Amino acid sequence: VSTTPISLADVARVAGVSVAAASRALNDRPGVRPEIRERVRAVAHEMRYRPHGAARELALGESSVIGLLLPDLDRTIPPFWAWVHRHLCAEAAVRDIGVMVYFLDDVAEHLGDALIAKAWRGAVVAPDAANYRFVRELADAGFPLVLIGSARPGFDVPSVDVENRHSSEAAVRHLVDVGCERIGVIAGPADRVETRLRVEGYRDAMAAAGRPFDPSLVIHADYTVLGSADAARHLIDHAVDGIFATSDPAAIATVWVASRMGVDVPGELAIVGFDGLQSEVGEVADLTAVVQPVEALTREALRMLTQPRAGDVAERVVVEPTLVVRGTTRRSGVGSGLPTDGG
Amino acid sequence: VSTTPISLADVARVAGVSVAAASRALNDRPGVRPEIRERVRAVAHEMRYRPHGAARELALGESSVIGLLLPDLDRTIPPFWAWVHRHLCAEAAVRDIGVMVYFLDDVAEHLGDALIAKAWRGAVVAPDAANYRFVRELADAGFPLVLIGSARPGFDVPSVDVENRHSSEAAVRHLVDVGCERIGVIAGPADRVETRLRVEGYRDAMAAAGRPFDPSLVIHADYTVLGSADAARHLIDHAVDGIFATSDPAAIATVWVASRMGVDVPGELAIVGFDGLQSEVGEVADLTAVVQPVEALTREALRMLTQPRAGDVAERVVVEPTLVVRGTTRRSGVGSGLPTDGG
DNA sequence: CTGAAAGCGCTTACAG
DNA sequence: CTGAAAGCGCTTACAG
Repeated sequence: VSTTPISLADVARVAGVSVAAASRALNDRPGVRPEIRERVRAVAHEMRYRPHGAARELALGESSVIGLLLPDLDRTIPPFWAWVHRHLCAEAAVRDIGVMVYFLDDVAEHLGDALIAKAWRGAVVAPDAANYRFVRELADAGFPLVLIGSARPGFDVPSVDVENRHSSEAAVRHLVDVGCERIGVIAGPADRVETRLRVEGYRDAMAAAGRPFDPSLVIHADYTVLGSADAARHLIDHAVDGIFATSDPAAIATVWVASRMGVDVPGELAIVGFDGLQSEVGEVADLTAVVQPVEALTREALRMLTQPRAGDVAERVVVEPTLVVRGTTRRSGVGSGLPTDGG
Repeated sequence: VSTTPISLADVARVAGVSVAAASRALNDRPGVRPEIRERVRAVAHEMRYRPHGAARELALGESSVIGLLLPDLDRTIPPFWAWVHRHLCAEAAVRDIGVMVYFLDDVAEHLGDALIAKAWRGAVVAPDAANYRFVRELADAGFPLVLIGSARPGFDVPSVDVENRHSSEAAVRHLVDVGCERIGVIAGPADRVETRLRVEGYRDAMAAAGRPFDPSLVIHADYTVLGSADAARHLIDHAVDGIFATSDPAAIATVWVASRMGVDVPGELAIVGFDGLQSEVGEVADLTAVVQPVEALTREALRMLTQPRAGDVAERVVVEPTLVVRGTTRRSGVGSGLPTDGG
């Protein structure tokens, strides 16, 4: 009843070879007679040998753990980040890397500088991280950081982000194409870079369609269902027939509020979301959305972390989302005419 | 631009002391002149010294990482587990322990035995873990495991679980008290232990209220919104006026389906959920629910992991949930008469 | 191909 | 109080 009772030395002794040979055999290093290799492996398996990770890391001088620094939403993981986490874990697992999540508040409160004591190879961070002094210090100290999301001025780390402006334009154009006359937008927090870009996309689409821009139809809300619900109610009260909800929570809230208010979707109100995690009601409601390419986001982030590019300027990668048309905009007899994905 | 460029030796040299003294100074060990201690600390801070975690672990012989083994729901983290994860991280952070999440499928496919190579001190596992051979082998090998959820026969690890039966009975009794005549239940997967217990609680409450038990009002569904929506629709079609939804997804689905079908909640239909994470629509809908005491669950799990109790039989801890009454059962003029929490 | 030895960075008895 | 030394378990030049 103990964690790692048997060491490489034990295996070597039983197999009748040196620890060096045992190490080489187990790690597929050249210079071991096949017969010996097999024997060592058999013994290791038999003895249920598990290498001691810390010792290995120390000898190798390379960590096999990366961090993921997330915002804290009322003691809950925001759905989008849970989604990112899931895919990051999958990508990392393939490379035999583990992912360790820390919530920014916990780190700030409890761990402080001890963070890197964990010997991470680097960390993936959410945009919120830019607000924490200790994260900025990490960046300044040259600790490998990759941001998933829109880069902030003054927080100069490599980043991988989804294309926001044109994809938002396409989303709103889609609403126009399915016949919406009066389109409102539930925008994210006003201080976010991606909020500005998505609203610009909305303006672009409106302009291209020859529609007037009405500022009263752009409502800012935080990234919560509760906060967005008020915005949705407001827009519906102001007689919109199309809503571009620029986040998952906003889309969920819109779908829900419409349902509660007895507004027919997509008949009286068409809805396009952003992010595209089909969680909870979004799934049942069959939500049309600009879907983030999470696999690409996490794959790139991991690549940038493990193979940092040399150079003065932080690498910026932009990946393209996909407009997935589903039930909330599927009006019979109206074609979108867009390069979309039928879902 | 490097991760941990400076070592304890560097700090010691600059401070003009031995590494031993430096180590003692930094770790609050006795036997260091206060003046020296201060000097070392100042130098360490100045030089931005960060201890090398792996080296520390190796020397100490104790890991500061625990694992969390979760089920994989279509590349998404089930909300309840995201919630548990969040609190486990918070509890662990206080003790300077990190939490590493692995998804059972990833481990099974990619990592295999390499898992413990990470030198975890132990792992918290979800009930689904019992289905994986490698987890059972870990348990047999004496690797510290703690299950959050209902213990399964044949998977004999320490566990901490919420009380299921009586709390379910209280939930259904509450529906009776607010005037429900015909109460249905959306039960979880039939092979789950907690499903059986929660359904038994339902039967107990029905019997106590002198109501007949109608098996056709007990519908099993998996723990997804989509799967539960069918169950909710079925029950509403069969004229129930109260639904005990035994999981968050089931509650969300019920609230949603009721809204879509134009059923007034709580007027025509009262709803009680289970788990109690107020995410997404549950929050907006103001859901009454049996709320799991996640802080207690994670605190106990961590305690059991870090201070395993000696003895032959695996420790089993049961914590009490709270029935939180909110909007989906709040009918005017009807008192519940129960020891509840007003939210 | 094989093994003895040094070293990864840290901690802790063990002598001064 | 303080430091030289050994050791945690593993890997990798370095000699045989």
